[in-house]
Amino acid sequence: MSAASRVIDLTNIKVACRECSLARLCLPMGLERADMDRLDAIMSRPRPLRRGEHLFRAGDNFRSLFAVRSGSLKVYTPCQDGTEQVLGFHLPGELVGLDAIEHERHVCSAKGLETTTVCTMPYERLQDLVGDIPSLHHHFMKLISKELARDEAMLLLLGKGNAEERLATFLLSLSQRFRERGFSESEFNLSMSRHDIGNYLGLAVETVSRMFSRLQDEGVVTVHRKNIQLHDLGRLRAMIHLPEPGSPMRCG
Amino acid sequence: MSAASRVIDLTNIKVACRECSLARLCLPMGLERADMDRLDAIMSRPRPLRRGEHLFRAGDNFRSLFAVRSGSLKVYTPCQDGTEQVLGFHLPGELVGLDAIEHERHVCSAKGLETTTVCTMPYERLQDLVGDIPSLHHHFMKLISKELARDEAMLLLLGKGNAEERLATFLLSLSQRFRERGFSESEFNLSMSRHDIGNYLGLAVETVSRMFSRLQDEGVVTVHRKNIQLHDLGRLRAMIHLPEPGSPMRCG
DNA sequence: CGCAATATTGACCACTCTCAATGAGGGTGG
DNA sequence: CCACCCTCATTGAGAGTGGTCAATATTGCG
Repeated sequence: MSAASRVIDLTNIKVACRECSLARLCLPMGLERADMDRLDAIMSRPRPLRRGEHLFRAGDNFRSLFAVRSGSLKVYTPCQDGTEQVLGFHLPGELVGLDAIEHERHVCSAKGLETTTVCTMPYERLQDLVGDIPSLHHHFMKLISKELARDEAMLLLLGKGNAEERLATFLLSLSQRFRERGFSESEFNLSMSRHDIGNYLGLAVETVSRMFSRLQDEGVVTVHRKNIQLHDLGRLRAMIHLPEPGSPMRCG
Repeated sequence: MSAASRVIDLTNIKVACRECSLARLCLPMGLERADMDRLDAIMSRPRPLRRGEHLFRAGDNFRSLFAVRSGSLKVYTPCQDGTEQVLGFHLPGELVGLDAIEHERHVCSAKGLETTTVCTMPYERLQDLVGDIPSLHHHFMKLISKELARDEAMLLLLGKGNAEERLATFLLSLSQRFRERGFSESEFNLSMSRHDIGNYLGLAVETVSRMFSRLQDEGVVTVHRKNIQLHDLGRLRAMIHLPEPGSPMRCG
């Protein structure tokens, strides 16, 4: 009970939000503490998303940007034939919904891969705040620019990489993001299914499975269902002849 | 001679810039005429790029955004092995360089596919202007959001589409963009090589060639070197089981 | 406990890549 | 003006990566 009440205690959530999400979003970008507080003030914290629950769906009106606080999200485009294209997985501190600004309508869907909490940032109030805090404009341009660079790295991966390179890149990307968040870079649990991984990487589920098995046979990783252990980050990196995702310089 | 002098006449270029590039960028976004003029005032027009000449290279410091005025650009990531990944082709009215904002450094290169003119928009002065014209913030967020949605449509194409779907989507995208610019939607000249097309679509040059031949055999298009005639847009669209690029709604 | 969903593994096949040869333009220099 | 060269494009043949189909674990959940 005390654990449960701690989860819904607003003060704690507010602190958690600032520490976990806001700080991660804002501090590296050089936003000042006072401005962070003003940004924090316009945010709301809806109840946590359960696994499989949608944060928004393609076609929904765009009202807010979202920052993941805990858990993880899958962002995907639903296709006509009932299938979907996974566009990305979002970890705490990452911003979601930026692609909806153009048409003021979400063009993709976002659902929780596990129990997930987010901060809701009403876009209109964000706009007002930008008028008061000029640096905020550049700040958000940076955030959205980062998404753009991320997608471009993904285009490179899908355009040039084979199955092994795709999976290795995926694992290294997760590893790096977990490390940045203070978790182990060499052991973590996947919150997404093999199906989602394959979909994201443009591969069949079976190919993902086979690649996991091959990497395990080579002693580079140990895979047991969702649990992944990376034994040799160097060898994993060596498998990638493409620039690593998120690396600032991607030229040779 | 009169033709040559017309090209370098600043007044005409200014008019051309406003009409061709600025208006296309700004008017659909709801920017007011007066603000457009202020935006126009901070722009400069460097000399035209020759075919193959770079507008910027990966690693260059980021100073400005660029809007294509005439001609076309190829944006690509140089890879370690000397190859490149083409990320997109940009036609008049399209903005380039947005992915450089995050690191204040260009992460990809842009070169002219033909003689190409651009508007240069110094980012710092743009920042200042955003302080004066609040609506400009939303305006640029929209533009960059559009790029994001474009890249996501491309991820879908590369993740799910076969060679035929990729080429058909590419042709329809060009067709639509030419139509929007007042040119024929059913006949146009490609400014990029087969090699660039294949690279962009994640296909070998030979596959692109074979697909062109197949589409021609089926009577859907006529291809003669750079010249493309689309005889049956409907049939071309029917080849795509994926959402069309740029379509506002991409869910089924 | 049993059903359903997820994951793994194998066999086969198709799409696309690679390699190779030929053909078509476009530019340069004689 | 033509011959030559070089790049680009097309076409064919063979090979390989990854997709599809199918069967069999394994796990999670009601």
